[in-house]
Amino acid sequence: MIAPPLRSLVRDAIDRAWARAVASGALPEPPADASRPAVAVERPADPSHGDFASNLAMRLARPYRMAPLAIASALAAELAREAADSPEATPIAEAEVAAPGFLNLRLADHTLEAAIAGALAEPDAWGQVAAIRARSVNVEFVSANPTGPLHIGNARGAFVGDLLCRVLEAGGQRVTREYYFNDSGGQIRNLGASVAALRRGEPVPDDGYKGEYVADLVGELPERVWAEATASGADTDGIVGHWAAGRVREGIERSLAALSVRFDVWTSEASLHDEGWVDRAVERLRERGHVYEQDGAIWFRSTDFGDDKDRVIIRSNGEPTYFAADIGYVTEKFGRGFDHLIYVWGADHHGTVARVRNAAQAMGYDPEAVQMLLYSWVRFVRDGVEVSMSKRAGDFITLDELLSEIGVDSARWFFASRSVNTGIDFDIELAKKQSNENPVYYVQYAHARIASIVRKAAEAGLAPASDVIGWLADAPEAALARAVARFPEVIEDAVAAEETHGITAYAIELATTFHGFYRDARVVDPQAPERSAARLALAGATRITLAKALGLLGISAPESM
RNA sequence: GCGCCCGUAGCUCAGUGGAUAGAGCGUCAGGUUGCGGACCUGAAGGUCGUGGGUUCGAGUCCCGCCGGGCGCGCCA
Repeated sequence: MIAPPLRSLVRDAIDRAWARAVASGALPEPPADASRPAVAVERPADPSHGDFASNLAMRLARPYRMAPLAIASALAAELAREAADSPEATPIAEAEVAAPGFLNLRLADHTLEAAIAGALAEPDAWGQVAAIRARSVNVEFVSANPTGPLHIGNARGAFVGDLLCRVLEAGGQRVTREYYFNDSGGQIRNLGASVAALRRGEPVPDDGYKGEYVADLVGELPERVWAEATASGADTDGIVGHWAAGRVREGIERSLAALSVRFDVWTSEASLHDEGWVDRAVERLRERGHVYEQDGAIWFRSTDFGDDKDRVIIRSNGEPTYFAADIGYVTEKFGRGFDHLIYVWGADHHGTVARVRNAAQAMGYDPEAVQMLLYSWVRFVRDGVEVSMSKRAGDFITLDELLSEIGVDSARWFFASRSVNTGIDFDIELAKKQSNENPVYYVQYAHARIASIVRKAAEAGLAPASDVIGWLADAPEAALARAVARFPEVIEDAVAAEETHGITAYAIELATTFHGFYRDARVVDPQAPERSAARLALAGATRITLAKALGLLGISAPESM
């Protein structure tokens, strides 16, 4: 069973108080129209203001034409009455009014006790939130073409996409993780030409691929493939390139697996053409009157949808553009039954966002069902100088190399703790150096420390209690219980915003609170077995919560470190 | 030129229109004859790029300006 976040319980309590205040005549009938404000509660920055605060009275001042403090007083009186008459029925113990009209609320101990007991009784359900959108989503990310191994320029897309999928799943959505690649065409032929040249003992062509991995491919090139490629009349570059692309793709898959990033579906651009998706999409646009011919090319009249110019979909030489494949892919994805498509793109692709959504709309799909998540670009610098990440020039740092230096958990945390639309300067040397100082270790340390305490307790014959009822009177316990009980709200916010940095910030806060608790409250104490049992229970709930937070980010929660 | 994103502590970054703007790292000063010192306590450090506007209230919303990034192909 999913326990609702405390925030929701508090909101409901205020709603009840409001309704009773109206019924008793203390407050007027609320406005029925849009000027009726929704009850909003927040966690105040200053703990002395209580566990929750609401600005409802200030929002009601204008429609009620009353002083905010008077409204707040009426609401507080009803909240206090409920707390006095039926304390078990309300999450709130105290309600205070503060200028200029805040309603400051303090949670009852039984509310916190119930939350802790819930986490301990059903760890799997702890932190789960009600599905906000029960839809089927396709998330396409990374999608680097198989012309070379993934490099650190692909890292952000991989982690951002993976984290997005995890957050969507936490929100109850069905997610398909998709990788789109092009293993035909000029780039692949070029890769093949580079491999073939080295195989013959010739230098790589000027416009070929120069990375070390090309030489590795030559070493792995089977004689059978080479013989086939060099047979008379054979398309040498194409055949070698096709083999090389497959080989590179296997490597990409391994690299991603090392990042704990998995994909459900790999779709090749060629298959979209071969299976007729592109042709059908163009036809669909034509039927709807959004296509015309000019200068021998076929154009999509995107200006009808607000674009500043129309776009070519079939070139005058008969070849479809990349955009044509995009359009075909949209129909192919929707054809598989998805309710929603998300593209995870680098911000440098923002110019194509409107184009693809316009095409979707032109084909009769809801453009709102086509969403692009743009992440800001990462500038790679070394000694303060920007370095280019060029596969063709062979000047890049592979993802595998980066990971061997800084570790998956550290890298995941790095990207999870930053908003997608802030640009990042990534100094490789600095990243290595700072890896040891990554806050992820601070959080993991708290988890390992609790695991150690539990082991120690077991040696002393102490077991955790199943709840902490009656033990939250003291400050260390109360502070830790409050921090743990907030967890479902953090997940709810992360799901709503489709962001993860709230989770990392919370994890640090919870770890900090635990370390303070550890300092002030001795957990393993055979002289006080009942108190030890309660503190072990609280520590256990903390451990579950830390593991859940880390797990949602794909980060390990070690028992020792 | 047009469009999108960004500008918050020395650095890297948080901050659903709310109260005295926060965290990590770094710097400085302290702390353990007890369960993990990868820990804890404290200090210094901010005209939230800038000028207007909206609001009871603006780091947050709107407009201008300054600075930075990116995009504006019958490339992919």
